Amino acid sequence: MAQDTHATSNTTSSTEYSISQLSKEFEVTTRTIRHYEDMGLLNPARRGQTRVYSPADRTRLRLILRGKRLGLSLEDSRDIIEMYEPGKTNVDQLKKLIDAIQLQRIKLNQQLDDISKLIKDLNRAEADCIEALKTSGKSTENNNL
Amino acid sequence: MAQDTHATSNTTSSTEYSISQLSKEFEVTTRTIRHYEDMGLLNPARRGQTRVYSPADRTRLRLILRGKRLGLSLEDSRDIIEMYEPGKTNVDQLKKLIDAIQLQRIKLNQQLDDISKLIKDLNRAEADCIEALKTSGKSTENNNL
DNA sequence: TCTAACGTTTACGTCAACGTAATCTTGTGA
DNA sequence: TCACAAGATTACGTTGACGTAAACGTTAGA
Repeated sequence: MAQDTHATSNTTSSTEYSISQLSKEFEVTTRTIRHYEDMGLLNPARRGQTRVYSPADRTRLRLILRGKRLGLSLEDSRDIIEMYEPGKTNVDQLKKLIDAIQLQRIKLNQQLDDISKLIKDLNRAEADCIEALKTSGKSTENNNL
Repeated sequence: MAQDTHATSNTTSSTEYSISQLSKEFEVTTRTIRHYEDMGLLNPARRGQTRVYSPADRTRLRLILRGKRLGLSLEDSRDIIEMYEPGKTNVDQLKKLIDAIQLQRIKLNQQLDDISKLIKDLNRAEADCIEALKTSGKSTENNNL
């Protein structure tokens, strides 16, 4: 990590991140990160008007992007992330939360099932390909358009 | 399956499906199914101008919806589905296909990893909830906002 | 015969998730 | 001092994946 040729002087400690740092680390645009804030998924501190991201903010971003890879909407991700927060210590809220967690788990299990099936399909497809390659090595009679 | 109170006379054999049959079975609108056709993911036969879906078409639709649950774009799904088709028996095509299959497998493994992490997170969140519930049962001093 | 249920095409509308300017402020090294 | 890189705000544009409405053709049962 000795890249300081023209670096933006690391005034800040290692427990904060600028928007461009996160942008590079997670390979998303700054616009995207700001968009997540607009949608209420992030809420970084400010130094003047500049956004200052904490490790917790960074974690949230990681979770958002994980959710994205899983095909969740930003709203879904926001809901899930809020499950981790110990803010609302109300009995009713907690019970609702547990229900929501159950629901998410069901969806995830469905997804696991989908993926394992897809992987099996891919394995079969690959096997077919390899078989076809062998065959085409021995004869060229398989060139039916 | 004895629902024939006002049925659309089953003239057709059980190896074909109308668009509304598929629509009901998979709980999507007919518009959606036609949209998949517009995007080149389906290509049903026609009787006159009416679409007639084969079991193979039905399978493709199932695959499309599975891909959708996994967060794939229609284009991705189309690519994957084409992997299963033994149409293009060309050596170069086959090699490309195997590479593509590898790529997909990598993405799926990533997704598996994401999901297992998410499930662990949810488990922890749930445990925290339950713990909080116990605590709040013994004292009400936890109602901080 | 006629209408109700299904089917078709065509085309504009919508919503989420950003992309893409344009314009402005601020800190920093040459 | 001054240019420039990074950050900010505002606002319109775009893309994918359908929704929704209009307008029309076909077929079967009352």
